[in-house]
Amino acid sequence: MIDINLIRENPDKVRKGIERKHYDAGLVDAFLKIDADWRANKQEADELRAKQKTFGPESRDEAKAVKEKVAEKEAVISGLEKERQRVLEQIPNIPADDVPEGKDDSENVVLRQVGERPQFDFEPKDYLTLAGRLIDTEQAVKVASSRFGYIFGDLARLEFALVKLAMDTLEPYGFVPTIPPVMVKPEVMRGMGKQKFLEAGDAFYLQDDNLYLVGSSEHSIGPFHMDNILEEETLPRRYMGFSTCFRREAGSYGKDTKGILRVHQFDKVEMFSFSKPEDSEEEHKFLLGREEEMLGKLKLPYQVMAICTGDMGFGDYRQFDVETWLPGQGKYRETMSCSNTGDFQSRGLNIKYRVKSTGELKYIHTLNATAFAIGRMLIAILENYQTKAGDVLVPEALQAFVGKEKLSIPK
RNA sequence: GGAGAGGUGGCCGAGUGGUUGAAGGCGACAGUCUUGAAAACUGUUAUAUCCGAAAGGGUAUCGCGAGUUCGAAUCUCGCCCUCUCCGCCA
Repeated sequence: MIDINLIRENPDKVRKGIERKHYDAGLVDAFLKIDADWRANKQEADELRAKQKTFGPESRDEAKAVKEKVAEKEAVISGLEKERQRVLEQIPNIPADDVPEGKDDSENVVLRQVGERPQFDFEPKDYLTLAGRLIDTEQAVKVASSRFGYIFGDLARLEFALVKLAMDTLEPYGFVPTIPPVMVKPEVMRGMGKQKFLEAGDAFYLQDDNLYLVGSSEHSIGPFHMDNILEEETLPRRYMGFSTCFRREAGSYGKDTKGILRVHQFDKVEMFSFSKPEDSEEEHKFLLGREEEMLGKLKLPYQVMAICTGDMGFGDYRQFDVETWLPGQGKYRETMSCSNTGDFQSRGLNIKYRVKSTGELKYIHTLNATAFAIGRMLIAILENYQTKAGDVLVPEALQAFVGKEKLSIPK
């Protein structure tokens, strides 16, 4: 949630910021109008209540009259608050000044390309061909529906190897491994600034229980500290969460319909940091660094993208994506994302920290980053580690965990 | 699923209609003392919001929501959650 006071004191900055993200700047004026109305009514109600409190048992009639007026005012105020909240939730976080301008993903900026693309003296195959019976989406359609898949054998093994690699890599940096809930309450999703995700119908909703399935463990790790006050000296707090993620992929009809690149259910290891505001840009680079470190360990070629204003997330202050080279497709595809949401989420969830020197309470900054979106890493490994014979080698960094140097692929 | 108990400030815990934002304790912070620390003593110590340049002042908050009352942490109703026992169960 955006800072109310920022809109009040610096509406132009907010207008400009949300316009850069291609949202309607009229939201700011709608907010200001309701807010002014709210303040006026609030003032009157407070004065009436102060008066009401001065009455004793001897002035019942007068007290009753005042009480009725207070009740009327309160009804007005509560209506305005709901309306104001509704508008506020439509306002995205404003981007950092130096985020590249752009309308959509075509205008993201390549920051760097790292790693050698594998040179094949043959036509590289796509991952589905390579995986053979290790990936089965046909039976999955019968059992579940489209956009689901079965992953078998050594690919399943590879998944757990990737989890182990992520844990071994990240724990020394202080990331606490966690397995968070995969269902969260609606107010938690809203607090996390995920209203766009909900509105788009992208979240699976369990009506009987009034719970959403998470689209990422970000959605349940972030709120772990909701309503908490953290001590400055414990920051940054870093978590690495493993969870299954659920997404409807609404609005992606016809896109990546085959295979497991875009599915309703996948597993992911996620990094999440709670940071002091003054350190969050640095922490953001640190998380990006960990993503690059892990791709480096897997010797996978990738490029780092600065996401432009039109493509970045609703709650993001700054976003990087990492795209991994997929020889079977002949292009880089997004495998990781890395966002600094500033205090946007901590306002929505009421997460603060105590400044040691002054005792002051301030909103914390939250950051999230993919460690491994496992399905997509499987794809990247299959395509990058293929041989002329149609075999797939196991990346060196995973061999100890998988227990072999080459995948067994039943034909 | 059945039965019972309970939800008060950072934590523990008192408080059944009238300056109670809330006793007491712990913790934290500051000071005295000490070479330093500990102990002891003294003091400070909720949050949000509105008005205000500030000083300061108003209002709200004792799980959430409604109600009774001039007045509610305290009474009534609904909801949520937690705990204990029994049952079922990975």
